[in-house]
Amino acid sequence: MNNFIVESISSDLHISGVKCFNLALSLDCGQAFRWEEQSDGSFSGVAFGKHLNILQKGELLIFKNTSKEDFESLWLHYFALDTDYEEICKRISQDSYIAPAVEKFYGIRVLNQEPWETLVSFVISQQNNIKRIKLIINRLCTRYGVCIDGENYTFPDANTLSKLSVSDFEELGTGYRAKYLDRLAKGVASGEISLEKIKALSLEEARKELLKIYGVGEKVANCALLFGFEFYGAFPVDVWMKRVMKNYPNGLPECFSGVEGIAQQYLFHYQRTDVKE
DNA sequence: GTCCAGGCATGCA
DNA sequence: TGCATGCATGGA
Repeated sequence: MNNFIVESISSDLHISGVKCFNLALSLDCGQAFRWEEQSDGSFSGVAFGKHLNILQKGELLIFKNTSKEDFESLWLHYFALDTDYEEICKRISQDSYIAPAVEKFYGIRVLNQEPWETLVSFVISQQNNIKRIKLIINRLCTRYGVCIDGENYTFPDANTLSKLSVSDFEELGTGYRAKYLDRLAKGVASGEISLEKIKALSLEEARKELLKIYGVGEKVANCALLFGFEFYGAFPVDVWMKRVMKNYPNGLPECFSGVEGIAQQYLFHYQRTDVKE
């Protein structure tokens, strides 16, 4: 289970005894696009309008300049430290194809990101590569987010983006997705699309609602559901996962039930890094 | 130069 | 309902 210890040391927060957690893999496996590795091996990013620097040393996590309150109300859940990943990994590893993927990339966690940021990010992600997705999102935040501390920017909210034009989005390099982003921002800002309501629905109902959004298809909907709406049963299939699916001609194994999306993250990374054999 | 990337909307059968 | 096609951009 999660028997970690939380200690304040000067202005930092040290979390020790963290099992089944790999920070670098979790932040760099194509689910989040705003974390950058620093020269000391730590990662810096922004979520919930706050800048965070975090460093992992084995089973120790160091949250720089972080209060216990912020850890408990924000980061604990964001990094899924309230979920028993040891148990999940053990369970899905009953499947012989995923077992080496889980072993090789042990500690990848599905983050609990914010719905709006996740939905926008994955609309941008379509027919795009991870490096360029990060570049575009970085431009979006620098240009339209709020500067927190002189160098870090928040992810711009729907209200702010609803005031832009299609060509403003095009200038960010979003290409043909600009019109999708324009309509999405206006829809959420006007209340026509309610992400809170969608989050409260069942997986199937939530997916149905997301699919109504212009520019959101099966793949983007599933990514948003998994990474931003906490539906761990959502199972995104992209070009990489299509290759993986050849190994499951009869559908997904029973041991993935309820955490198909978490299993997917291991399979996706395994396939993408191409380290088999 | 060509191919590809965490796809989707559209038109047509 | 299912399939072919066009679509922006930049790195390999």
